[in-house]
Amino acid sequence: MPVAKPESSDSRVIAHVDMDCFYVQVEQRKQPQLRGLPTAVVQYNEWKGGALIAVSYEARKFGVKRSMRGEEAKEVCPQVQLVQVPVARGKADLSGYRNAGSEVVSILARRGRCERASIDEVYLDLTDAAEMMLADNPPQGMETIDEEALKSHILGLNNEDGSDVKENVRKWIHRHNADHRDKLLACGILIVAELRMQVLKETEFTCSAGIAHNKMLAKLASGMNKPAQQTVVPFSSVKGLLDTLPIRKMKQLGGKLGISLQMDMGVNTVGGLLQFPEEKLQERYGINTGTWLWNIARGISGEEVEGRLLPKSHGSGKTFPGPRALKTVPAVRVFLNKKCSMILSCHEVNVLISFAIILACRILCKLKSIFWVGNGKFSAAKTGAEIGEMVQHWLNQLCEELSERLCSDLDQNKRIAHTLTLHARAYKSSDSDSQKKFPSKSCPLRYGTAKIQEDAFNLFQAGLREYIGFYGGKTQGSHCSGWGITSLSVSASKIVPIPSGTCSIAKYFQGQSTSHFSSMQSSDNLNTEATLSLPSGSECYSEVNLSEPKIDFPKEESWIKDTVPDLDLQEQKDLSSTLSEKTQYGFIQEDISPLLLSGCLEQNRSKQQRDLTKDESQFKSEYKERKGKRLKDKGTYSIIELFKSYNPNPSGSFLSHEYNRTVGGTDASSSSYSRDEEEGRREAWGYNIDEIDPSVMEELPMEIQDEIKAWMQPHKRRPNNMVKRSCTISHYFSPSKKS
DNA sequence: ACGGTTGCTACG
DNA sequence: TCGTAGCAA
Repeated sequence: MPVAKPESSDSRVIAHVDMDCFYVQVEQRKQPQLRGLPTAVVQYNEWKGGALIAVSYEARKFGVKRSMRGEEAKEVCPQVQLVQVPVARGKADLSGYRNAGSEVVSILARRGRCERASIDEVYLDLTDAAEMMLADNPPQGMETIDEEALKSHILGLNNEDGSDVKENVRKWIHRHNADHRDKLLACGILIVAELRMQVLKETEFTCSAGIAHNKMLAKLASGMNKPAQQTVVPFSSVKGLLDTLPIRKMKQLGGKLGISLQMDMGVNTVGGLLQFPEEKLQERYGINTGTWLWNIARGISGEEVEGRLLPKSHGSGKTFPGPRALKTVPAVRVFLNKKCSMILSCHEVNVLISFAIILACRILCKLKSIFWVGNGKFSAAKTGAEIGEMVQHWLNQLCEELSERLCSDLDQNKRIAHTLTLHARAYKSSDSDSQKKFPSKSCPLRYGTAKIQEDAFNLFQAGLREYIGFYGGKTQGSHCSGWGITSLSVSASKIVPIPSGTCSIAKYFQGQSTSHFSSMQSSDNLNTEATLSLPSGSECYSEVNLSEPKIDFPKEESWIKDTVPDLDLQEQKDLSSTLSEKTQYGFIQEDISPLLLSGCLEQNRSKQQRDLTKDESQFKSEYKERKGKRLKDKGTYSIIELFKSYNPNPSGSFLSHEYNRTVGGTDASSSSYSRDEEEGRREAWGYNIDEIDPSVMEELPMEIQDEIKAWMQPHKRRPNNMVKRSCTISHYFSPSKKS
């Protein structure tokens, strides 16, 4: 899995910066009274007070460790302050930490190429900055060296007892007889010290750093002296470092591969690998891994610092460990009964409403299943539906979070994601092979919370069908009693920047490919089109908050407003989904669509008449016509004009065909409706309270009954689409669906 | 070559 | 632990 790359230069200056117990620092900044106290962040988990995921250095002194339970931590350190990870939508919410990480990145990116390696780590390529410093104002000639820099640890530097450590560092930095590489590292020391001070000043966070000639060594070094210190690996001390370094400490070797090296090869230190010829390692571990191992034994790692300030994907997930698995009837009833009593003892309106929704769903499903069972076909439908209901509830929560994050990304970074993926884990007790994998499924990502929810659930169904079908039998009925879901997650990937002006957009519509597009992430070009119609300055990408210094993004916020002054919000949604659907596999590029989308960007909302009569082919031919016209106009034609004059009926036929193929042959009617069909269904789901079996209703506490009744009122506005969702669910589990 | 899917790894 | 991420096969 690791892969070797040749070292581009052996005198790069690479830094790895790692925040100290990051989540703790974020919480301490929020609650300054916690500063200096032994503190730990726990992920809430009714069980034993949750598990610790970050521990302050004060707490570590008392023996508090990560992966202790809250209770355990209290035992070894009764005064430890436990702070919970925030919870939203019933799950851990890490957005506060993510945002704090972004603050840090935007500071660290100031002096060179910066790669966001995780929520709290970055790599920096400071080669250019160091070379520049060496040319202009080399540390050898400096009179004073920054205090923070003097506190650096320099591996291999002789610190005889009694000698002044700082003085030794000062001497090392000032050395005139050093080779070029060491001089560059000396510059790196100063630059990183400055950056770390900037981070502290602007964010109140401390961090540690490693400075070396490549990423691997920098990463190794950053962890050697924590917290709030930096460590340098001069070229000359690499061998000594690796010779004694336990092999499992090396990144990538902390798992199975490292175990195998110890067990199968008898290697216990990284230097121990030196005894094996490259071919031997390749034989045993494959070409790539073998070469990689051979290289790291010698301190060689050619990996480049990527120049990426933003994550490549977003995900939202939740696990349902053991007894809390989403499973069949009895547990569901227990769950619901518990919730009912919770509701009765809890006056919080939100909770009340959300569980009322669950219950409403359940009743609807129950109605359905009674009906199905009444037809004498699949009594199992009910069971499935109840699991599905739980799955749907959680998927809705997860998708809501994901959608929110996608909107922020679009808003702040002008990026759109193209792929939605669903992962789940399931067990089947009936099978000996109960750990069989629930397959991941993905599909094109459509923006809008409801759409993501719908698509995610369809993906789940596709996966479930495979899971059950494969290892179960022909009928769900005989096999659905012993299975459950132990984790669910949704993620969005293939995130690419959107162009920032009409020119770039125009370029799309001229049939430029997405790959062309994605290649620009590193900021160059796109400028072939810059002359089209906008002032040159606006023709670039940006990651707005986190942009590289050179890139700026004038007036981005106003672009939509300026160009789309009079599309109603809903219209824009319709329009964008239509476009996206029609163009996904067809005649124009899709990437424009989410731009228009969206409750993400506040927009004017004046009304405009729409022409819903045009069908797809009309749209297509007219589009071509206009495209030709626009081309003649050399870009002065606003693409938006094109849309405005024309708003085709968003019949989803094109998409649904393709889509259903993607998710594994779901019946077209279940995954994508035309507008008319959908309206029809909504109508059908305007349940009358009288339709509910009284016995079902009576099961519920009075309060809940009232709540449900309110929900059932036809034409009353439902706060979300949960009820409609349950229609989908019933569809899947309904016997008629299967035939 | 490319995209969907899986497995491994890391970390707060 | 759990919730995220990234990468390589």
